[in-house]
Amino acid sequence: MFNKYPADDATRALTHRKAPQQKRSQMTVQSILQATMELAEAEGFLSLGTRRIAERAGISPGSLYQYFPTVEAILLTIYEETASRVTKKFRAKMLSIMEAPMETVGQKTLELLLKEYEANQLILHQMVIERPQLMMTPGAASLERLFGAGVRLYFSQFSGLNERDVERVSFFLDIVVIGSLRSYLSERPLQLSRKAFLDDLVKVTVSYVRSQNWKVTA
Amino acid sequence: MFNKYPADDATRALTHRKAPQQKRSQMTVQSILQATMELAEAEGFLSLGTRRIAERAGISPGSLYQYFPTVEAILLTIYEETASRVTKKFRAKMLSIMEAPMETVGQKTLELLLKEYEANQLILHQMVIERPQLMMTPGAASLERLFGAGVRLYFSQFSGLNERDVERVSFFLDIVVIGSLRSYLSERPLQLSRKAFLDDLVKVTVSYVRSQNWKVTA
Amino acid sequence: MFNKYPADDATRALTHRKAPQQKRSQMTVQSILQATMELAEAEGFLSLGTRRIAERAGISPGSLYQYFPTVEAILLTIYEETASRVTKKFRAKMLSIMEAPMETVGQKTLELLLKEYEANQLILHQMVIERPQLMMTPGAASLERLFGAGVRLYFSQFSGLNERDVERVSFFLDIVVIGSLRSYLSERPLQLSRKAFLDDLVKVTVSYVRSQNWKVTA
Amino acid sequence: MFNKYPADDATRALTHRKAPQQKRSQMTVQSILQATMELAEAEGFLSLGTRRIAERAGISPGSLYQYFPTVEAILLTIYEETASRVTKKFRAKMLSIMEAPMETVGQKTLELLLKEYEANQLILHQMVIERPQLMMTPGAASLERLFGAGVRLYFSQFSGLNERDVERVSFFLDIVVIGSLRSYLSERPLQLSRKAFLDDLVKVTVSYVRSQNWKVTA
DNA sequence: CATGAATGAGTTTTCATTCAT
DNA sequence: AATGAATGAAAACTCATTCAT
Repeated sequence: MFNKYPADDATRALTHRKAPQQKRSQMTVQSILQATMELAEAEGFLSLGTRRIAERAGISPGSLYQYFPTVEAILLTIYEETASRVTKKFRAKMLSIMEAPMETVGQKTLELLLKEYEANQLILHQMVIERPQLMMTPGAASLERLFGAGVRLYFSQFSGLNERDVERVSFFLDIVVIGSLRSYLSERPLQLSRKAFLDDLVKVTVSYVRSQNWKVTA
Repeated sequence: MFNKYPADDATRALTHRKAPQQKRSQMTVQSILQATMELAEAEGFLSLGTRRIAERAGISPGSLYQYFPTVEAILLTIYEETASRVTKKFRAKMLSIMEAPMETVGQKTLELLLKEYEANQLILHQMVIERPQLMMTPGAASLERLFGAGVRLYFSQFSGLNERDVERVSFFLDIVVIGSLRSYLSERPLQLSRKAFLDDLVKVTVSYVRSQNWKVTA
Repeated sequence: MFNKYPADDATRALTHRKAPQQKRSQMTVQSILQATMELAEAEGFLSLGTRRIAERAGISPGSLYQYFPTVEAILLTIYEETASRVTKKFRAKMLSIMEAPMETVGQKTLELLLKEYEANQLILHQMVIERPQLMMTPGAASLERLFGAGVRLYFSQFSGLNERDVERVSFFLDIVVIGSLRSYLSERPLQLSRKAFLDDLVKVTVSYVRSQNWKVTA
Repeated sequence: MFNKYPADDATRALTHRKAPQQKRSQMTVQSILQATMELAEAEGFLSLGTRRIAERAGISPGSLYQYFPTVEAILLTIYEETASRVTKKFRAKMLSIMEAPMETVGQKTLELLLKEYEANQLILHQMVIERPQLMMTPGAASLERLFGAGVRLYFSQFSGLNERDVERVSFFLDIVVIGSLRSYLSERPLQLSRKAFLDDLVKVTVSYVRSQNWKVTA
């Protein structure tokens, strides 16, 4: 797919080959991950290759293959770590302010999401764009539906809600929010300040929810 | 970036090498474009290569290079054609219903946009996802800001509007709408019907504009 | 099998990739075949590799792959050519002297066989020893049962013979003769002159046939 | 030859590096030999490698190198053990029936030989086919001339024989018998039963000897 | 103009072997 | 003695690109 002479995807697990057992090998794995990110930062994810990564990491090609069978596997490892960290943060934030007014909830969660996307732009944004197939790997703990999950979590504190409505709304918001975030990060238009974008996105999502006219009881 | 041994990007324009002036040449170019799309349909845009395209088009590698210096150039040609067609349609539609109520305008234009994205999914969606760098080519008449342009066009019929406000709103809507469309096409969630998605997107955009509380005069 | 990173045998035909159409490419193919034999002569068939063959042939690796997908394919081409030539010669010889006394027939055919094995020792003997898998390729027109076929041909001129007996005798002779030839060529014992070996082999085979006490009618 | 980066053959004896003197070491060596045979049984001798052998034997690569410098060394050890066992058996058998009629001697010794070749097919046949160079190692106590040695032993009980004739006959029989056995094991033709093959081989060899018309005195 | 043979740098991947721990 | 991490040379193979015919 991405690589020219890719290993047979079926026979090759996209994960570690063997778990590093000694200190030295832990360092090797770290150096691989770091070298990968450095290269990606400099020239994107499409031209990454095992040889260059190994070279940059200061190890031999053979060493790299002791731990990762594929460039894919390295990227997946990197992505999953970041994704799960962000997911946890997001969940925690949502749980901690769920009882605040909806405006506040929307504002805080979107703020967090945007901040994390910005802080991990290379991984969460660029990597996803340049290596879309990666996210389709079964088991890739994607962030795609993170916001929707948050919405569902939020509404779970109320009763009297039609479950299908909640589903529909969550999906719609997920699509709009994640899509907008992506577009925004891709373009970073000068005419639209970060604050303006965020405020309007909050406004739009909150007013969308309000427009559902749900009768809820805490 | 995409190719392994790409020609020096600086010295190589990403366009036709020479404009085909004879009938035979025109046919050759057509066969190249078609072969490219057929291959892309079958196996995506990432594995495309000059050799295979030439083979499928029934010409020799050397011939292909008479018309296109690069796979990118072929893809760009294909994209631009579609993009400009859709842009024209969109402009025409907007002009034809600009005077209708805002709900109608939003509904019709978004409907058209979604329909075109669906009809040209391979080019407008898949190609953009798998070859994101393509769109960054200077001069690529992207669709990215098509909706924003429509919004600006719409508001140009009113006077008394602050220009910067219009810019801000246009950009925001562009980002939300295009991002949402992309997300929707990527995911095609079962829980959210096409109609529901479209209706809600109209609702959200229109109510966003209304919330600006603009005093306008026709 | 032999190579370290062999192509998937199933998906890769062991034959020419494309038929050379121009004079130049005919020469290329010839240079590949010749370079292969030169290398094999110098260092055996086990260490052959595409890179070294190409280098010796004075062409690029890529060129080699235009005509042969594998070292195997090259060897097979070489073997088949020689095998079919020898087979033809042997058949012709047998047909031309079938009516002579059995001693003469045995002597002449074994003489021919030994001569050909000696003349093409590298291909018919060494290659078969070092690359035994090659002969198992379906369609490899092996010489393995050449002598047996000759025996059958010889007896076909008589009637009154039990077919199964003929089969048994042919197989036995094939095994003994081919096996002995191989052993002889492998060892080339000084204590046993070429002439002595040949004479005794004739004697043994003829007397084996005579001992069957077959009543035959021409 | 076989290995990619073989140690310099001159500086590296193809034997044990050090003789295992402790119990644990003995067990390690045994586990190496066994692991090698298991792998060979499963996938032949060509794809054997130190790493995989070590892994299967449950030891580290480094440990393997304490006992064997090379895969060849392991194979040679295995071969020699079997070869010397068979040689001993064969000698013993020959000595025990030397005085019986020649038909009996031929029948019994060939029977034994075939049986041993069948019982140790993997080592005596397959290994020799797939790793022919092994047998050329100086000092490899090959079975190649086992039958000839037996013939010489047999005739040593008679006097009045021309020594060079005995040599010639022994060599010839060696070549025919070993060659035939190999061919037979390679092909295992359905048209020729084991018994038929053996009987005819006895017949042929005995009658060959008889045809020498030697005047012998016990 | 078109052809297709040739190029060759560059990729992924393996595995015998060493050596610090 | 044993371990296992690291090595690095070499293999197979591809494909954008050129150029003589």
